[in-house]
Amino acid sequence: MSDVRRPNFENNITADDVAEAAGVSRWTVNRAFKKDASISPKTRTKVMEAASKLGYVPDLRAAALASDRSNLVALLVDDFANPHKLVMMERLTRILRKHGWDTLLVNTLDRDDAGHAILNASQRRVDAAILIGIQFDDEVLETALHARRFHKLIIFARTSRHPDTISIAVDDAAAMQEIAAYVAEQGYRRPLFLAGPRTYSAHLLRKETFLGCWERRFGTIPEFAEVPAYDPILAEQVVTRILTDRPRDEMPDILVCENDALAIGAIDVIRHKLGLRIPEDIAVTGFDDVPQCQSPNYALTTYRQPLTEMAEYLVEVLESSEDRDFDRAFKGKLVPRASA
Amino acid sequence: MSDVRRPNFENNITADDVAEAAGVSRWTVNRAFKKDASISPKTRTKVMEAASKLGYVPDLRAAALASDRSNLVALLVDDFANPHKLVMMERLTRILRKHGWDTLLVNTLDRDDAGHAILNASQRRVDAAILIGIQFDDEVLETALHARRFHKLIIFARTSRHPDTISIAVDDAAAMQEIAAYVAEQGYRRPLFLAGPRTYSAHLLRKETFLGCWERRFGTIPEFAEVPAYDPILAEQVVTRILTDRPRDEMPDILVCENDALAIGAIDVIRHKLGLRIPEDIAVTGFDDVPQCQSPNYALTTYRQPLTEMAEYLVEVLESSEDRDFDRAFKGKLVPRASA
DNA sequence: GAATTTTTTGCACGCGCGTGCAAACGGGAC
DNA sequence: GTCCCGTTTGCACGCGCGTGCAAAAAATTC
Repeated sequence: MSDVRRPNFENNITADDVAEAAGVSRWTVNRAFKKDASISPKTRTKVMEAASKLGYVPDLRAAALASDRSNLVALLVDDFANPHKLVMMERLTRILRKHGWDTLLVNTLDRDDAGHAILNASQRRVDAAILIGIQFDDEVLETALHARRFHKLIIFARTSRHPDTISIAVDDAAAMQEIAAYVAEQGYRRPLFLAGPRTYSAHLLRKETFLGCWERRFGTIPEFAEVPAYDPILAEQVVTRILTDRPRDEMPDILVCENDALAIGAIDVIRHKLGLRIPEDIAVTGFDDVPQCQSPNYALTTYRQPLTEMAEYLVEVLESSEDRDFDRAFKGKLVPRASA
Repeated sequence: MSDVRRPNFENNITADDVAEAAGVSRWTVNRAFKKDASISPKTRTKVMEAASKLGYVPDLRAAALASDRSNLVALLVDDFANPHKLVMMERLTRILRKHGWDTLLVNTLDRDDAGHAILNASQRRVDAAILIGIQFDDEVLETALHARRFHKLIIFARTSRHPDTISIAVDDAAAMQEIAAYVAEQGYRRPLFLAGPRTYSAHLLRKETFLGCWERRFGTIPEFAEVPAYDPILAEQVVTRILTDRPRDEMPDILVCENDALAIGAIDVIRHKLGLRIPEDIAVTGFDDVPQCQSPNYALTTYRQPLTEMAEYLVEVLESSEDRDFDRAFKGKLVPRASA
């Protein structure tokens, strides 16, 4: 019967202990930790001193259980090959935390797993689920909405027209129109559009918009190709396949890519496998403005989403109890660099 | 009185509801959801059917509160500029989830914030905290251990000798010896070591090891430089500063970088600002084997950590109730490519 | 200083589930 | 049919805190 005293995380200090030490009731202790609770400054300091002496920290599990508000969101991500995800995760967690929200990161392994991932989040009773992956089609969304134990389902940085879903994204159509105009004005005439996976419904409207713009302007529909995921390595393969051994006069003069992940793969191939120069032989544009775009190696002309603003709006949505239509499309900014 | 049917997350279905529907007690319902609980197959299916009919999902908050085991870990990250973090997050969340663990992602904004971040995690009563950032010095660790409401403090992919901390990392010394030997054998004789921030205690031993190896072999201590963060952009600046306008015969013939983030920045500068070729004029090595290393643009000679194995071991540690020394150093693998 | 208003504090009850044990059940041997 | 043993089911109590309101204390007014 080894009754060795376990390290001190065993003796769970609760609000009751602090209450006793401070000579107040337990409720007063918990009030001291609430933001704008009705409590006198004197009592509060007394409580806080006792608390820090005992090493007390409120238990958010119990708080969530009692109040049915957890200040926790689930962030569902599947698309880890895309470097922009890192930027999004940083920005979202930063701003959420600034406002007192914590983030449960759920790796949606693959499409078939999306349902399980959402169920997972449900069991933790998160207040909202934020989807920043790509594998969320209508079927998955239905599952999510059916099993919804969270109050809000937010699709971030991707447009969705699903009625029970909140979409916070950049205005893809406006953005792509701007890019198309820029490409035309710079004198490019044989664009090739490099698109991402097209199987899902809440998708980017970029390809359709670009092709449409171009047709309206020049009367021809540009060539395009699809990459099965937003992964530079897969983009390399696709670009290699479609451009290798192509006669010089059939080469595109610019690759308009659905996002930077694809553009980066494309640039690597054009330069190192096809032996062509950028932008002299083939120009390239991207979308997202990931950090690598600034590097002298890529100097990628791209489009920056106002992520901070979008994340701040997300918090606003989370904290609102209204029942209105929260969908919103933001304007971003074209960032011209040397690649086009 | 708009009696629009609110989404069904209002009527909280609990185990009691399911119990009634299935004609059993609440405890039997919860047992049906436990892995190896003592329950007859017949009852279990009966319960599960009732549960899915009602849309019941167990509440992990309540479970955690009652059992003092949450199957939740906090992942503290501060170093989002390093692309390897994306790889680590993907791998960790994947493998943790495979074993039934959820991940709370905490963005440790800066060094001063580390304490708050840890407190944050404490309040959620996570079972363990995993540190994969850089800004965790002894002071922060002490804070963490003092306020520890979690049972384990794990430093992942970084060696720490702190006694109350569990370090799961690659064997940096062995790895760097291997790299040093490779560099010497390939005939390089004027290495420059590009190191990361040096202010923190749980750091990588790579610089010390490399310099030591080289001195033992050739009797000279190589030049080195430090970059204040593992960020390609900062690496670009440092490399630009130290190599621009340097006479040709004082140039290093190889840059040995503490990790890929630095190596990538270095390559970009060498090629695009200094106008030199890789590896003919200056070779480069990295560490981590981030996905970009494979691209034809970088083709970076680097060292791969056995992340999956490390993550599996992490789970093992999490699930162990022993009280032994869990520290462990793994062997990785040198991956030679064209850059050196 | 008494009466009134305002602020501060205390409390009963419940959130949904786990623990450990006791009671009930079921199937086989005789 | 009875007895025994292993399996399955039920239950009292507690995990730590929030809600809403009532009681107490303090501040204000005349």
